[in-house]
Amino acid sequence: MIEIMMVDDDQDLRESVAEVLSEAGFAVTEAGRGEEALEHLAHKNFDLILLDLIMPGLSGLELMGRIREKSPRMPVIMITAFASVDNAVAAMRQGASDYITKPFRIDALLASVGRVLEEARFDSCMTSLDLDTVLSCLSNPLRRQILAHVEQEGGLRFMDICRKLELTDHTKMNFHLKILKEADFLDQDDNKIYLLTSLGTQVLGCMRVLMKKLAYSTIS
Amino acid sequence: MIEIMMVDDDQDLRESVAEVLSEAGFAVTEAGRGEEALEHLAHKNFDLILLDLIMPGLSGLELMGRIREKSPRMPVIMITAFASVDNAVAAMRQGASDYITKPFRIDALLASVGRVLEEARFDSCMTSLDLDTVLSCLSNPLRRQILAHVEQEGGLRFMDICRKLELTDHTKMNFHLKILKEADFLDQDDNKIYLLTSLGTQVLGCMRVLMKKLAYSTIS
DNA sequence: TGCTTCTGTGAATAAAACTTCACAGAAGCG
DNA sequence: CGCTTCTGTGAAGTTTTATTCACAGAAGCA
Repeated sequence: MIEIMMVDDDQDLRESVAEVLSEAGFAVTEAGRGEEALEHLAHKNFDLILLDLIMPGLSGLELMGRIREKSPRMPVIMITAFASVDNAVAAMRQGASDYITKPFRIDALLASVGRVLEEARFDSCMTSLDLDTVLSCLSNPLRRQILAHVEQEGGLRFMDICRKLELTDHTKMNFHLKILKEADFLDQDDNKIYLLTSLGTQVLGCMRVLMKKLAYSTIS
Repeated sequence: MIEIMMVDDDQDLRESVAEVLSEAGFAVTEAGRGEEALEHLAHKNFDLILLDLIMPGLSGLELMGRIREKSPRMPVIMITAFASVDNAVAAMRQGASDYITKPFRIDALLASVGRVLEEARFDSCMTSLDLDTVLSCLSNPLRRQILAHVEQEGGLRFMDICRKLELTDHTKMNFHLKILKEADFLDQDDNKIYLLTSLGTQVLGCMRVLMKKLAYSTIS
């Protein structure tokens, strides 16, 4: 069950959003104040936090700072009645995953929640995924480039990949392609075109998230 | 000399900004269209790009996408006449470093440029943020265990770690500790106790997310 | 058909990562 | 002090990973 916390001082809004999210299959915890939110955070693990920017007591931005201390990578969607560009930029700079202005359509909120959770998500069919294989496979920059190019082009033939990476020695390429195939990141279709497997796609997604998190960690 | 590219279809604005930046000691390259900007990018390395959001031909967002393909970490400041929250959020989600609305005060622009460059400088001096190092460091299960134990105990001495991992050969441990130290995941305090650095903590956090999702997927 | 490019394999070699060994100063303790 | 444990270094050796080389069938094309 995915755990979401909704922090807003407006009780009506809070409850109606909580209801919609519950209907959508999420477990929702409500908080009317920043201090209350921190309290919840200490006792429970959340997958996503919805945060009102302007609240009495701790403001949304301040609260986000506190959340970042404890959970630097917690996905946060910022919500506000005042659609200020400065606020939006400040929130995003602090690492908010998205920014929504009131009044908002409930489907827009759900879309945002879905997208953010998707970004934060590391796959659901990773049963074959053993950490050693994945990490050692990804630890080679050439292989990462191969994956990136194949993803970007949606599918490439052997020689296309060689040329893209400006690799004259095709056997070297073959060596790495073999590893990627054995790790089940890549596969070939009937026309011998190399395609990402679903695992490959998901792992690439993870990588992107990792890079983003790492980049974020330097700023904070 | 710091290289900045200014991309804007408004020639007057472009030139006046270029002049100000030149006076401030930057080397400025101008581009009136997205295609031209890509051309410049192919032949020169920039430290920062100023990008008009709305231009004929390639839009600022599209152009940023193209820039990201080639230079995923390139700092980009987005500039626009239309102060829309949606645009701002979209730009920041795509990884813009800052977002400025026209008309802007020139000192505000300079402030933004200075701040973004500062962030980028900090970023590039964190060598261990390099994905190669991080991933190859993590690809060794023993090193992951070391990190996990140090985090769990909040700090351990050399022999503590050896015993925890039931490693009789201490030089082997030393080898891996050295790598972790060089990658800036671990450090030693005055009492020679090994502690996680902030980077180490962050990276472990990422790992935990990965493991959690793994466990999640096996259950469901 | 003959020629070229594409795709691939397996063995040999080089390079990197890892482990083990030999040794040594520092710290603690009787 | 003498003895032991802790912490560490550097070099030698082993294993794993990566690259290069030699060769070959399949596909495309003049």
